[in-house]
Amino acid sequence: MKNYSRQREEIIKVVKDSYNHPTAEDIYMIVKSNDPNVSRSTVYRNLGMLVEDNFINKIPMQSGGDRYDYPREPHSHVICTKCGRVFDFLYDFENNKLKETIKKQTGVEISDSRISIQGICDSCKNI
Amino acid sequence: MKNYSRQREEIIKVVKDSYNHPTAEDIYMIVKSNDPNVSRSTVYRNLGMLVEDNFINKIPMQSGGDRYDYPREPHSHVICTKCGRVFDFLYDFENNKLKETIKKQTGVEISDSRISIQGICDSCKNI
DNA sequence: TTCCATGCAAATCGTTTGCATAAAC
DNA sequence: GTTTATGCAAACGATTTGCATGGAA
Repeated sequence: MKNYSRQREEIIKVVKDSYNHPTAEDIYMIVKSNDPNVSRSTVYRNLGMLVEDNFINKIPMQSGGDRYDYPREPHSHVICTKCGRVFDFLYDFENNKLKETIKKQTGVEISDSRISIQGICDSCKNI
Repeated sequence: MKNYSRQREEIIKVVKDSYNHPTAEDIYMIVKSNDPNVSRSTVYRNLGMLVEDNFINKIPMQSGGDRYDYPREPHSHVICTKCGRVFDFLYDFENNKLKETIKKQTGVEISDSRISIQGICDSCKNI
């Protein structure tokens, strides 16, 4: 992220103001609404940079586009496997113990403990 | 999964005999090696059915093709975000407490507690 | 002989890339 | 004036789909 750009500024603002884990397409549409010439690639490119620099988080999805999240207080995500909705939740995963266990068993170092869990949400269950 | 087919039989066998979380493409190549006429769609279609019926597990990946896993003893996965390798590990997530917490906070019911964690593996760290 | 599964090719979806132009520094 | 970012369109990888054909019950 070397040079400033109006587009990047706007993309950051949109992610910051979103509380519903928008997709790249969602973000593109919002940015486009007050800057009609913006291109999808610019949005993708900037989201990529911002994730790379840990400025925002990417929530990889098993279906549909990946979601983006502005890091407020640390939290984990549950994803409904039926409708794809993403929910935030708070839970103490005893990170040290978990970290240690994983490191010992696999050699993998989990830096930020990005944990995603899958289940069925309430509205999907009641259909 | 209504009618038997030679291809499905073979696909199941390949997944059962794989201990390295193969992709659909991997499975396709192996099946193809002793049944050259098999088609990719048949592999995808059958893997889909088998996952749907909880006969095998799908590990959704953030990049590269999704992986498949024959359910032996229950375990969780860590995925290296650099090389994409998938590692198995065992950890007691105190499922009841975790389940309850998630249910209370989000309304999501986690049936099988599919948990995936991301980190950096040993060989990627040492590069 | 009806239904289901297959093989093929084309279509789809989310994302990335090459390239010429425009903006930042 | 030299980078770096943009916009466009085309390419991409993984997966899905439509459709005619072949195999299972």
